[in-house]
Amino acid sequence: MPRRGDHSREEFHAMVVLAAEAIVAESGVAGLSARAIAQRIGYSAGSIYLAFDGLDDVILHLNARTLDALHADIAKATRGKAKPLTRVKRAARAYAEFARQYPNRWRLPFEHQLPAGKQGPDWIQHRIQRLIELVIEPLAEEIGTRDESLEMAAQALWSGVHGICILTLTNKLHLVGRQRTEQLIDSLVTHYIAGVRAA
Amino acid sequence: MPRRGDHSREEFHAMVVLAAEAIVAESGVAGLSARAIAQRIGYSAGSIYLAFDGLDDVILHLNARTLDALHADIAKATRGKAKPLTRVKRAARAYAEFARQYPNRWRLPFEHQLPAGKQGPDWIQHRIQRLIELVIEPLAEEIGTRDESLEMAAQALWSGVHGICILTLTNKLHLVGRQRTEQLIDSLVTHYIAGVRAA
DNA sequence: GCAGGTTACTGAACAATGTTCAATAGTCGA
DNA sequence: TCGACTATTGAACATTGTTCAGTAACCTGC
Repeated sequence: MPRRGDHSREEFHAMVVLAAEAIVAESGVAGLSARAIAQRIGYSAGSIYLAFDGLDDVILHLNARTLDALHADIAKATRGKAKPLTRVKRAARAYAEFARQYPNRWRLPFEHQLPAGKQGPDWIQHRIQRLIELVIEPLAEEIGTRDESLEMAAQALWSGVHGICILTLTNKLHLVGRQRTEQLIDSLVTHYIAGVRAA
Repeated sequence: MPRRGDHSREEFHAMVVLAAEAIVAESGVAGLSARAIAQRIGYSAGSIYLAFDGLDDVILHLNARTLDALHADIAKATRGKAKPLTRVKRAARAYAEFARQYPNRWRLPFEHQLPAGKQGPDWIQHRIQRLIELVIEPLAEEIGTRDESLEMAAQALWSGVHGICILTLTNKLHLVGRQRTEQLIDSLVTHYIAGVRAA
């Protein structure tokens, strides 16, 4: 039993989220339980409820971390002075690479369902919005418009890449290995943008 | 308590799947439990395990039904003598419409995770494969090739539409209503195919 | 350094879950 | 009508999220 005051509220909060993240990474969300988290950090399950509203709340914070990490990866990939089309492709590839590397963590923000019609909090929505915005800038340069069709193009592309990631990750398309996934993504990005430019 | 022999094994099997389907439609997979199914059909929870390997097995059969219904809807939409591009668009719209109409049932085949690395059975994989094949025929007519690039185009398009459906269904893109979803899908299909044809 | 108050933390308890299986109670053959 | 058969139950087990009374470690004031 940790002594009282061993960790501040903030420290404890972070410990729980990190432990949850590790469990999800190892065993998926199915392996996540209050007792499993507690055991990992040497506390009792009840303690988690002093810092969180419940397990769903833990998952939301874990998801925020995941989306931040994803954002960092993609931002890094799109930096630099390459051609805008190249930067869009790099963003898409970075997204897929993250999904491939951390499948359990990546799926969670998109599949986790809050009970009975409850919406996720704003700070999750914002983080997803922030992701899409990463692709808007190079895409604007590429297709040369800044009206509403730009936003639609970004959303269509983003969703498309997302779909490819899900279906390849869960083996719903019968193809093999990472190379095919990248080919699909390149095909989608290249041809979609070509189509938009030609319109 | 149903009298012994009230229903044959096959009848009972179907009753369970139908009850599970109704529950998922109403309350999502979170509301699905052995006892809830049992209560709906007037049996005890234990009985389910005489006809199924477990709840996961029930879900697999429910998913098969869902995928069959989805296939029927899309097949219906792509029938007729319209231009191939139109038929591809109709297929995509039918997919989105199914997802919108039966969100809980639609999500399940793609999100349900079997325990610890187990793959879904062949008869689920086949049904998903059969879905993609629906779009291959009109797509072949449209882009005029029948080599491996055709299959890739079909997979890219399919995944893309799937992604749009997920993200709009779960409100991850901040847009409103069905119309926007259809616009996104039309944009993706139209421009992607235009890009492929131009290549 | 001690008394007493505060409170972080625990651990037992509750309801609900999937799953198993001995017991049972309907049904059928003789 | 009796006995065997078996479909079905319902209690039981482990595990889950969640709550909360109790405890024990710390701090404050003397």
